[in-house]
Amino acid sequence: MAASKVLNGRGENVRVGAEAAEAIRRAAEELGYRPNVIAQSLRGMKTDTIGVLFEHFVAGHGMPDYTSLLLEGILQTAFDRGYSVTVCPQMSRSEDPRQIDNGRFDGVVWCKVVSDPKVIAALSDLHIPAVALNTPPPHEKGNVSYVSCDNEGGIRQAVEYLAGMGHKRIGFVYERSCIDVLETRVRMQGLVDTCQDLGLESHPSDLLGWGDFAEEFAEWWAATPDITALVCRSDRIAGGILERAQRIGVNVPYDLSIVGFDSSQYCELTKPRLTAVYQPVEQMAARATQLLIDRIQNPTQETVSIVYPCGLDIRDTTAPPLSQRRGIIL
Amino acid sequence: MAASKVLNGRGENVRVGAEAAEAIRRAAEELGYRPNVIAQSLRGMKTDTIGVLFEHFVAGHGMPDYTSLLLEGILQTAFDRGYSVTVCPQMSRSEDPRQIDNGRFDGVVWCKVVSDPKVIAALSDLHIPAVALNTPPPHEKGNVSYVSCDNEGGIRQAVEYLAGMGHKRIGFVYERSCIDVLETRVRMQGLVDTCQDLGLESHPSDLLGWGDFAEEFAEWWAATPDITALVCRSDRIAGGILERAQRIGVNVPYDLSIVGFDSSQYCELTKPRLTAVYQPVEQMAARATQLLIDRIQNPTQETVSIVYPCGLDIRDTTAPPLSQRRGIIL
DNA sequence: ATGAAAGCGCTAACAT
DNA sequence: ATGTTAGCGCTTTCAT
Repeated sequence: MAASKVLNGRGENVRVGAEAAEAIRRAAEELGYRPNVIAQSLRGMKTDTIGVLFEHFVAGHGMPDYTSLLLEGILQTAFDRGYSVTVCPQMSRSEDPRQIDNGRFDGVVWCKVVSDPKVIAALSDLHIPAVALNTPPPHEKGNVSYVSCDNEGGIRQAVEYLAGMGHKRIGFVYERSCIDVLETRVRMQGLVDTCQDLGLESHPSDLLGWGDFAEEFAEWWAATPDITALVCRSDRIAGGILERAQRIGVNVPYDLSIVGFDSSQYCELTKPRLTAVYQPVEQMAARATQLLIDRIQNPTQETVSIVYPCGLDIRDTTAPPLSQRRGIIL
Repeated sequence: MAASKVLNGRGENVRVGAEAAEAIRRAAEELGYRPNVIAQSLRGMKTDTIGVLFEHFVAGHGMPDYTSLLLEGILQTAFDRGYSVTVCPQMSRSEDPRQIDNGRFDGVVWCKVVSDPKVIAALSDLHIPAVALNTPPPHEKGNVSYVSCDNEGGIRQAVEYLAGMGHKRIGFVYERSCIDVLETRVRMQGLVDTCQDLGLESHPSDLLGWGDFAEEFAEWWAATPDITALVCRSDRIAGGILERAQRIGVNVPYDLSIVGFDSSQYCELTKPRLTAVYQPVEQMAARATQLLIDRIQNPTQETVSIVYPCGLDIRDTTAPPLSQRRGIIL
């Protein structure tokens, strides 16, 4: 009716007289009328809301900077285009697409997809557009767009840089809780492959899945004299290890080189500043959201896979293995 | 109908035969049926979703740790109780309650409310339960619950501590963009009041609203020889000032003491570690969310105001004003 | 145990 | 320029 036109601007060919319009407005004001978007959504078959699914979102105490940038990229882009963003509770038990794909979202950004086949299946069973963020694209991509960074290339740069400085054996550290995240696996494999290509020693035991890495680091350090550099799955791990290393008297970078991943602002705060593989997190998140909304608004659009190149931000936690402490001299 | 019962568990006195149920399930599977929560919401007059409104959410580049903790507290609690969380685009232009109070949320957490009377009015005009988080409670509280920390007491502790060490004149630094946030004003006033109570000099020009504080700090430092300590509105500002101070050769804490606010993990990362007023951000956020959901589920419940006490986490950026550089000796 | 009806609040389309 | 109708997908209530 006319009210819809006056109050919500709907109705193409509805004309309303000036005094009628005014009456409507006054009545609405008096009654404390609020348009109901739920009804609008039901009617219009769209919600102008996108869902964000996050594996391990609530894992740490105080989200790492990485998550902040990710969210910021998503929120900024979504808001600019008039979409709200809902962060979902269906974290790990999200195997059931019904929990997500139930009409409340026009599309979904799925972050850090785990390698559980159920989850992968759920992802491609979705009836709404979806984009997987920070998830390496699979071979058959189905109805989903992928935005990720060149994890393997990033790790390769780090390893080559370390190897070039004389490191002979390099470890990889990840949060034990993230072992199922595809990204983790790809980075880990990247390290193994690069070591192999460069002719460096590499043992399965050099892939370190730590729960409380501060705790486990000390033990590991005492037990493993020949690893002189650690590449970490995130800046936060790297920072945690750095702190603990210093506390037990390890001289970073000379006793041990440390490389983070993401190269967030966090890396500038530590002393010494953290060398890290860089990925344009916020930009990637923004692009993913763009792609999603584009496809929401034009469903015929094809899905795509975008891989952003990584860089290596060399700061102060990497150096040739100079220390004699571990019996290695450049 | 029977389908509703079988698939969504609704319908109190609906009985369905076993073979019929099975047939329904099979059909649903084949058709790729998904229940539509929007329709459920419309019907049930609830959405199981709470909105989070954030002034200045997307302000910085990489949200401060404070925001992370806040979100984590909200998300965790909401998820535990079966609610989704939507972060809203209506940041600053949120004066219009229609934008929020339009049926899509069962309740709202409104963070860091600004002192604009329009916003305050919008807040209390809401037709749904709301809780203001990190917002000092007003005298007449209307239909809104308030959860905040004892900003004034926190600042008081910091100032008393500094004064006790011999500081005679203490500045307060805040982000210029946050001048309208009530919290900012209360903290600022707390500093002024405490200085007065202690008989310390205090000028309006000691309240420093900086845009690019790294930039403005250097200028200020050169021009203002008699301030020996800065209390900051956030850890991030404090960290920014610390970094810049060190870069231009200021010896923290001896030339200048710095106190942050929040005492997030960030404070442990800087060198030297930041002294800061502590507030239990995550706990406060969780409690706010609790209160909100309680009131959603039982609307007769009264609104309350909860004020958490602050602490002072003394770390390494505060000391007596020892430096002779500024002509002050303890 | 199953079927039918009504309505949550809204809006596109057609009728006046 | 204004009224009417129908239906988005669901669930509560009442009738079979």
